[in-house]
Amino acid sequence: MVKHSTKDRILDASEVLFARDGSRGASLRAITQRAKVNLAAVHYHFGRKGYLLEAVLARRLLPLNAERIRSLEAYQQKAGRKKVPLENVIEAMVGPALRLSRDETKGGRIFMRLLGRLVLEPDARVQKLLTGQFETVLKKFEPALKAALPHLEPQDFFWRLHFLVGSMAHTMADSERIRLISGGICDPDDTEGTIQCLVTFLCGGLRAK
Amino acid sequence: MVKHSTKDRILDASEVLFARDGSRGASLRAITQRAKVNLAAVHYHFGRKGYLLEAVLARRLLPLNAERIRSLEAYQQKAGRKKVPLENVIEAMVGPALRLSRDETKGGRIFMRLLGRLVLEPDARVQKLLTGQFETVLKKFEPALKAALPHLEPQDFFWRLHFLVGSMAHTMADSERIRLISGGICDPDDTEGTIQCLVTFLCGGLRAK
DNA sequence: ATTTAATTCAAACGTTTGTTTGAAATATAC
DNA sequence: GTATATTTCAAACAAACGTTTGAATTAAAT
Repeated sequence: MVKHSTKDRILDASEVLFARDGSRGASLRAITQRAKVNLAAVHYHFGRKGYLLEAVLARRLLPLNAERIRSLEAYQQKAGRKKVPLENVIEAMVGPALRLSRDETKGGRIFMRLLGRLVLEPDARVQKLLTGQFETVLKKFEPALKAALPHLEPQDFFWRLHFLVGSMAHTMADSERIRLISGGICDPDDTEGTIQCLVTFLCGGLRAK
Repeated sequence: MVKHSTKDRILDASEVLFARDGSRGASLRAITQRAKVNLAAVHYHFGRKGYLLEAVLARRLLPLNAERIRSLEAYQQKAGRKKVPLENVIEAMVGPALRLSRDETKGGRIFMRLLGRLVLEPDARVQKLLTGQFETVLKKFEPALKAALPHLEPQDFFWRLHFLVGSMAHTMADSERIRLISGGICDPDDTEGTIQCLVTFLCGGLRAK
């Protein structure tokens, strides 16, 4: 039994309650109660509720995006002088995210639901953090993507990237609905199967003429 | 100058503020102030804050889904005995939604942002309303979709439907981000262009082998 | 014109919210 | 072991919240 620090216990509880009740709906009292921590500890360690939310985000998001870039670079090394196949670029983009979204030891489903909710929240600081992270990733992926899709005009390129993000985000954020609407045929817990299915779909859409 | 009823003014103001600040973040005081209406009018006309939210949703959602089904039926009539082309099925699905999302006289962007936020909110009554509406539409579209995609196994079929919903929802809910990440190359205000681009992408993904 | 119903209004209700405070407790350094 | 940070704690703060109330006003019906 590992003992978690006060800070970590607050982060864990916040992640769950922010995801379930929203950043406004989750009260600091509910969070500190769940974390078995004094109410004032939040302000001692994080200063404000808003800073706590940012800390919850950053804890998962920074490693995730680092992993995406690492994965792309591995594929690039493997390809050598040749260009990286589209399937690999897409896998490097959505694979790490989807694996994280199914890894319960790292927040998993819960964090992804939170992320999905925050994307549409107009909080300026959260937006800055999210788009900043996204742009970092995009900068790294854009050349490889364009190389793998040489026939696409710039306009179509960005639109399809946008659609890709939508499919990916929806799949990460809402993992149980698919079980429901498919009548149990689809299993969101089959992480690698889901990834393969998503990669196939996305490559098909990206390559459409 | 048309005079709007108190009820409509409350609905209009709620739509804007629920979308901007979330269902919890938008206060009845802010809503009634924007609607130039007394605070108690909300409870007189809608009973509770939660019922107001449902009314805001239903006002746009019911006509939207009726229009989707009408559009599909028009394509079916046009096809006669032959099966409806995939492009037409998808257009009937995403076209009306995207046109609504760009029609500012009917809430447009604002309503879609609200819808996007509510999808991940666990409020039981809202969820029931949303999934109920979605299932109504799905029931109508499923046969036509399956007919247009006869080679797809059931598992892939539902997964790709899921991806489709993600792309569509993301495109409807977040119309300005694409302008930003594309550096102004993509114009979300070009509704029909966006629809065509989305339909092409989705058909490509759905048909991928 | 009088009665009845529908609607609007200002004021107040009890809760819950994020945040602050200053003392108590604990860990760290010398 | 004493001194010095660091961390925890219970209690309180004002502000904002959804909701209720009962009287005032307006509209509809007779």
